Amino acid sequence: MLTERQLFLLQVLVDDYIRSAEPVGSRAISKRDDVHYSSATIRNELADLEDMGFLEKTHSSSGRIPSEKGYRFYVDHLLSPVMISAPEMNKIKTAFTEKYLGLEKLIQVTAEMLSNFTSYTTIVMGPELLDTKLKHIQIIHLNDDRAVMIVVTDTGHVENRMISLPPGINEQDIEKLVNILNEKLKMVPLYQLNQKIEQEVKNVLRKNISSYNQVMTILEKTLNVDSPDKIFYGGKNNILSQPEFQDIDKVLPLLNIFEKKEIIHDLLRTPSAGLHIKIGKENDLVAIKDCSVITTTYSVSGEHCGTVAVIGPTRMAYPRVVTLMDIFSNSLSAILNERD
Amino acid sequence: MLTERQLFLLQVLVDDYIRSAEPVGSRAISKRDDVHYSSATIRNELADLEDMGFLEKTHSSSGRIPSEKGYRFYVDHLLSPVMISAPEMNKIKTAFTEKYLGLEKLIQVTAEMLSNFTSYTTIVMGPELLDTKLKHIQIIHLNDDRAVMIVVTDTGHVENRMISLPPGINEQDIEKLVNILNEKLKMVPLYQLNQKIEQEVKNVLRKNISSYNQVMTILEKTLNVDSPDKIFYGGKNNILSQPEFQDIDKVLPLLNIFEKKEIIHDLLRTPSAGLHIKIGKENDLVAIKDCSVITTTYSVSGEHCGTVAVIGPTRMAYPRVVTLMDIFSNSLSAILNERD
DNA sequence: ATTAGCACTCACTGGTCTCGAGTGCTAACA
DNA sequence: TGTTAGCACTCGAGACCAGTGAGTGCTAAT
Repeated sequence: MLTERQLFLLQVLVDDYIRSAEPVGSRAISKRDDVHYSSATIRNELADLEDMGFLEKTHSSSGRIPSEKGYRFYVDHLLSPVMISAPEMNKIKTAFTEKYLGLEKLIQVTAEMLSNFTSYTTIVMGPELLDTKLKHIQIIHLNDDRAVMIVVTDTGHVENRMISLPPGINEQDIEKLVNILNEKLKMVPLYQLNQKIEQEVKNVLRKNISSYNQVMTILEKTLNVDSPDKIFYGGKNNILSQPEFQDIDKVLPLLNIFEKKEIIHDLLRTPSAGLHIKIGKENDLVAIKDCSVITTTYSVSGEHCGTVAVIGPTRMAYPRVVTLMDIFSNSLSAILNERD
Repeated sequence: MLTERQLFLLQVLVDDYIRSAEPVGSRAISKRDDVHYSSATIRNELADLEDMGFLEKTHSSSGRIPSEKGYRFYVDHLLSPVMISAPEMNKIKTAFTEKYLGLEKLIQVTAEMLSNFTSYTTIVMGPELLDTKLKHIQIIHLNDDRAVMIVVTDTGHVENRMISLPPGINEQDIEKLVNILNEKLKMVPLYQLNQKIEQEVKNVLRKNISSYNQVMTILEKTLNVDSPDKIFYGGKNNILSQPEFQDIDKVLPLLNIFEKKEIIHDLLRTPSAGLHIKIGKENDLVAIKDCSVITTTYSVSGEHCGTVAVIGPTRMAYPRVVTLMDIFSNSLSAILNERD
């Protein structure tokens, strides 16, 4: 459908625009060393590409910029791999040899590095907890009516929640409760917790514990692992240095959704594992209609998945970002899977 | 030194400027119902106030705005208390009756509410951990060489850290270790931990534990509670709606320091308990030379202190913010102290 | 099929003008 | 002596206008 030359020119133009953020004119293209057509020829081709919807003009006599359709075509068909320089590669490797960072610290560092390397904003969503297994439960008394409940998973994730104890609860009951819970629930995947409690724990508790009703209330409240995944940001403000975000009104909606975990959570929900690119209005959110979001997944213990995302202007350095994200998500998966 | 009338006009002018963010002219003041002087008279007075350094002009024929010295004088001598409307007051009260939120959640909610009420940005620094006491230590095995160490304080704060176990470490040794630690360190204030380990724990461990050296290394690494206090933000982007921050170049340095915990930590360090106001360049940071920072402290269990801060433009609604901060910090202290 | 040439478009820049809000100063006034 | 009316002056903001230059589309020549 597109001629070789059109493909070539489209790629050249997008590359140039990504680099310069300025509309690209026919003459600028014709002056490149690797281009041997006159500006007039290129003008004709660009006009055709515009007719087909791949390019746009900002005003009637301006150079061209890629349309969303143009970007789409570019990432689908023209994405050429890019070299990551040796020193950069080394930096990444050494960072990922720090094997004994905590899970969260590791993710945080990943987010920050990726952001530095791309100069866009990165968001990393912690691994879905649902599939992880319960390792240990503990209740620690603070005073008469307050305690803290701690849940540890097999991936080393620690959740804690404050609970209030029913007045006059039996001290031993708590101890019993903890023992029973640990016995019955050890290595149960978190998403099965409620079910398991219903099936196996309830009866045992009823038999053994005097303040049964109160205890159940606590349990249901606390073990209800609806905890939205933790979200880690890298270079939240990097994106503000991009020329398309010099206007505060463009920026505010963007920064505001960064603060809303649920929205981010939805935004990064990917249909499947692997790399996904959403360009401009392909994202449902108006706030990011001028942004592209690239997501990819990583795995822990071969299963539970988390998401790495980079968000930048639609004029994003797709080749470099895609390459980097591959490297980062693989490195992250690698180091996390080593652990088991 | 200043006449009654000058005091009055200064107050009126600052109030007006705080409200409108526009330079205030003599005529605008003279038209107010509570002012009975002609614009000419007021011009003379304003000229005098400018000579004394309390006011400034943006250009030779503009109205006046307060100088930093003017704001300083205003907050020191002219701050009149302000009414918080009944419905607002109710909102605050009901929010602070949620007694059984976790410590962190409670602080987070406080930060967000205060930010909503002021429409500036709030930062709340968690209570200093130093003075809190250790309640419980636990080490939970994840697999051969990894474990997670959990430390719970008497305030219900939970810290956890991933640790790597020396290969082939004795399982029983760990159990012994935990027991010894809990026995010896229970209710020891965190800041004394290292000292206490040195004095009392080391010897016991040496006697009882075979892989003494490795264990000590872990301990020193893990219990080194240098953990900078957690920082909670409310309405990070609220400040961007202020007219003085329409320029992205003004905003970026500000947003960037928000991401640097150490800097924020330094910024909020207050010389003493109670309320402090730092105006513009009184803050050492250039990034916030056009901002004012109001800090106040709250207490947990009557002792360990945390900090509440509001950061906004120098043209801040000081009376309202000060009043609100009093209410919030008191409410926070109240609910936290109830707990013991 | 390609390209040179040319007329045309449009954003951007810098200069000039006007308008209006505000000041400082002087002189008149209570 | 403190207050006020009046007036000339200043300056920023906005409107208007031409000139410039980068870019286009189209046509005719190669």
